[in-house]
Amino acid sequence: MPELPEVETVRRTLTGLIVGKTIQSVTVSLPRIIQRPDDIRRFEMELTGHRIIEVGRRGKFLRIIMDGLVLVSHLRMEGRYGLYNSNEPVEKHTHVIFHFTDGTELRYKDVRQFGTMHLFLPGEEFNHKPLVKLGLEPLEEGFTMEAFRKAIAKRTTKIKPALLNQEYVVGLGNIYVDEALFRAGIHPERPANTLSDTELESLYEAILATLTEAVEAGGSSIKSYVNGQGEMGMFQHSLRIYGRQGESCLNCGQPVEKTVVGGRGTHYCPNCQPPDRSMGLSNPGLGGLNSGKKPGKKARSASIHGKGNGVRT
DNA sequence: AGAAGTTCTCGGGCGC
DNA sequence: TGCGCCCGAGAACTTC
Repeated sequence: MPELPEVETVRRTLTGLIVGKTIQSVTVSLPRIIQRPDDIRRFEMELTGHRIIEVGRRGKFLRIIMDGLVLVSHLRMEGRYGLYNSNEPVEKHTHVIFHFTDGTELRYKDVRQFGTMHLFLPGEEFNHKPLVKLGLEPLEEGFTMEAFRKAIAKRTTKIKPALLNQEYVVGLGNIYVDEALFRAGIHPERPANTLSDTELESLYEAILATLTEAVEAGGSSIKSYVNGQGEMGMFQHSLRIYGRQGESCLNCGQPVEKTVVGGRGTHYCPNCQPPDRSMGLSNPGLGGLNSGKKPGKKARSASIHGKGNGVRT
């Protein structure tokens, strides 16, 4: 279900709902969710008595920070958290319940049962799976054009799977990759190492803009996603390419296509995102689509001129 | 029927 | 040759 903007929205909501509460007990009804420790009983007992200090995020992972423990939680496709009173009926697909001392409880629901939870001592989580190999955090200081280029530019894989790979840049999933590639005017099947400097720069800006706008809108509610208070995100109304197959491209009017790239449903405009670069250069470009929102925070590196226009082929 | 917003694991291919 | 890296395919599960 969630990509960075949705997880960030859940993080913010959860912060207001559970920080300060103390866990009285924990009930796990689907053991496979708990990846660490191995023993479910131990998981339940370890958490007992701990107080929630803060809710953090690393990529698409939530970090529920307690006094002396950190719970790393991934929602995968359909995981959801919600705060309830203990007397409310437990809904179907509820797999983990954190009972608090004040009579409320945090419930984790997950229809497809893909979600995971790992328990660590504070700080320890960054040195182990699943966080240890994660790449650049796109809305933080370290995400510079140069760092992005280093992570992506040499890959021989197609650009879409490269962007989905959380070891390079975290937080992008199927929706926002399609959106960013559309904004940058880049075909999803272009080998990453064939992108020009100009294209890498457009892509960098597009990622930043897309994620920033989506976080401000509270994420996208495509199917079942709601934040921890049952509220829907709003960014689905701002999607420019995802889910628009058959409709006209907002930039050129040609029909939007849908194919499969790297095993994922992929939306793109064949005209605005041509499969080879020589065509792309003759295209007016999507500059207009790129603007319109406040740029991120840190200074974007240089600008888009000179080089990069040098065509070869 | 086939796909759905994710990630992990495995095996093949390539280069040193 | 052997090892390591990189990449692509398939699997995990339920619902519509």
